[in-house]
Amino acid sequence: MNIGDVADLSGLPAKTIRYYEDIGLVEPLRSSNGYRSFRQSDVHKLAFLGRARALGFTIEDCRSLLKLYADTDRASAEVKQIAEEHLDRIDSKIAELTEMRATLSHLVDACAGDHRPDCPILADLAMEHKAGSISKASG
Amino acid sequence: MNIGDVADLSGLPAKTIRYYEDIGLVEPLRSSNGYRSFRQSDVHKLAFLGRARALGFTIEDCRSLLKLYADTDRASAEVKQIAEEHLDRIDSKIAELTEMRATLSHLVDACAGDHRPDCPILADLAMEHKAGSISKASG
DNA sequence: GTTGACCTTCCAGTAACTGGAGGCCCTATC
DNA sequence: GATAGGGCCTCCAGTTACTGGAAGGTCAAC
Repeated sequence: MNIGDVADLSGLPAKTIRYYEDIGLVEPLRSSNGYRSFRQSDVHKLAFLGRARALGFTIEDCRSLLKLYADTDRASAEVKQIAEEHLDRIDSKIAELTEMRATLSHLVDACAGDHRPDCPILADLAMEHKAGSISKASG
Repeated sequence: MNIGDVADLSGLPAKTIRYYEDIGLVEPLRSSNGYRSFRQSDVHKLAFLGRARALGFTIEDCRSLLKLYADTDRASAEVKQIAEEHLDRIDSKIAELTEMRATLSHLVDACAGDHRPDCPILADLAMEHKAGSISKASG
């Protein structure tokens, strides 16, 4: 199977598949013409990678997960640990974004958004922030 | 004022401040010894940048915001637009992460996390995903 | 034999820094 | 005057996970 077919099957761009080979996540064979030749197992691996990446696992996580997947003697605890750490990272990120969102949406609500120059958003960014941040936004 | 003092005042690492100069966000003067010499206005700008970055604005957003901040003839609508677009990006990101979180937490809950090899997490990553994804996770 | 699609490699760029090497400047102390 | 220590300088490379593009080989069809 050539890279184009695998790209179609796995949903990953050919570029990405080549990149995954570069960093050692897959090792397709080579045809006599130099083209990569993917086996079913390669396609399977790539689909696995695509799903793991879609869940936000890092490439290094993926590498570990693939290793565990290949190891039928693995302990599920190892897999679970990776997933839980990732879950924690996601939670932190969500918390961070949610805070940003709250502040920002206050500011946006407070801004008239008209032709006049007065702008609570800029005012907030410019101010010294001695005490509580958005102060008068009553929302 | 030397870069170290400004770093302390603004909370930004000296490296970051140099970087911001590189990309033209601030233009400190230079002392005769070659050291950067920051004015109050530079410090103010850097603090502004620090807060904008903390709200997740991109560097290019920051550049635009600084420009608007400096322009007393600005329309607040321009500022608001930047903020709203950013808010949308944040919302998309939160939605994406929340979805990941949901799937992942189902999988984590379904995984025994013991010495045995059976693992719903790996099973899910490996499977063909013909229909609905997590299927039997009753949570 | 020539299109045109597909494949190859290699290089550069993305976002926003961060780390480190190699080296100058300044102050204090002996 | 020499030295130790910090702080400052520039420049280069690395981070994450790709993505775009150039230059060129391969293959099937017409």
